[in-house]
Amino acid sequence: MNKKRGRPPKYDFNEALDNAILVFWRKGLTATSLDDLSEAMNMNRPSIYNAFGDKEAIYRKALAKFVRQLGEQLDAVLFSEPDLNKALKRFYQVAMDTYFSNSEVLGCFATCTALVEVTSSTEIKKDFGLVIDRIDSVLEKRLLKAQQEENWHQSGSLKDVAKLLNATLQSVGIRARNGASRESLDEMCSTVVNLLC
Amino acid sequence: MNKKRGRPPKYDFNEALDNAILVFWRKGLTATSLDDLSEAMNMNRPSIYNAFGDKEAIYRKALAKFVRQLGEQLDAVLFSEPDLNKALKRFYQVAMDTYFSNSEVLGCFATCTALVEVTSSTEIKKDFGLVIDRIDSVLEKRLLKAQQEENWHQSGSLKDVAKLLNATLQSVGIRARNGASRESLDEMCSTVVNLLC
DNA sequence: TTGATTTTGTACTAGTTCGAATAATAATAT
DNA sequence: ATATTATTATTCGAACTAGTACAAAATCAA
Repeated sequence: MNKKRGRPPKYDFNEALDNAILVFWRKGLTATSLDDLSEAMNMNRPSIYNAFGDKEAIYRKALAKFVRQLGEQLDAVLFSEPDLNKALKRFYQVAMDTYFSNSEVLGCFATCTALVEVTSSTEIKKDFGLVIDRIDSVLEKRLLKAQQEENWHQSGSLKDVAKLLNATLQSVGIRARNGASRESLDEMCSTVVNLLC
Repeated sequence: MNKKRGRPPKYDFNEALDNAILVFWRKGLTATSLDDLSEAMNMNRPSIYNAFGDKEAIYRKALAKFVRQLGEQLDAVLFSEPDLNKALKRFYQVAMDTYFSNSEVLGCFATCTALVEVTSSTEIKKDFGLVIDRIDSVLEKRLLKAQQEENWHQSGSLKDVAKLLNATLQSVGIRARNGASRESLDEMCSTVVNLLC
């Protein structure tokens, strides 16, 4: 089954999902209506329902794609630069490129929109928990690498230093959405990184 | 005018507002219906509307009260302890007392529910901006005091170190809502504080 | 008591919500 | 050419939404 049969779809699945991301990113899950999505995705409601499921399912797919895309970039940039200080600074730059990418600055999609839903949906809670863990652990890995290769060492546990770096990332995502200038966030990130290495 | 005239209200204004806080804290602004509020506040819709205004007005009053209450506690604890390290650790403890205070752990009311609304309401955006600034500046003040009185000094600018401490606070509020244990957050805060002083 | 004042509850509106059922359309497989 | 199948658009509906209008009820002041 699932061979190329029947009427081919007018819409492009990935493009529609990208458009859904934009809407959810701005308004969040609850405030986004199916009509909003229908318009943005260039699909009518039944088609959306058929292809993606209900509103929460669309949101979760959108969140997953956002996280995967940004996550891959963050992973890559962390390990492409041998110097820890530089790698971390570029890490934040890559994140901010995304946070500031829209005409209206929207900050971090995950932190800014998933958090409020976490008490109502255990699925979204799990999703968001995985996001946190993913960033924590890749940062910890990078710190471990630095400790082994570069004689860098730190008093606190690597896990907690990683959490501190993640906290900074979260805060950048928050402050960006609330109107902080990119320069002020650049400076904040630099200070944190220089403080640690 | 406004003398004691007419039928006295059945409800208590402050008590009703406290109950509104609880509802908004859990569900956020958009997902909370007036019926939810009506039930929680023990007022019927017309009375709510009369006493508080529309839904956003209720939310903003709730947020303001939450921020005022927690803010006063945070200010106090920061300056009641002469040792910076201890003061900061108590600072986070006070915040976590609030974040973990409900039977269902809800994290930070402001960060977890206001952020998503910021793109739709300039008023809430301003409100939330003031929250960030308030914490930034009280922390900066405390650091300045430490620098003057305790020979504590730091490489980065005080403003940015304060932002780092605020980022940690935000992250605690986020992680708490998402199910992190209090012990793990205790440890994270301790590491950050010990790293800085 | 009388009148003023405020809250309360019922009922209503006008709009929106999500989801589903139905039917029409179009492309492919045989 | 015909049957099959997937996608499309139309339409519906039951439930919910925020907000308001109005009259009854309750209390105070004079």
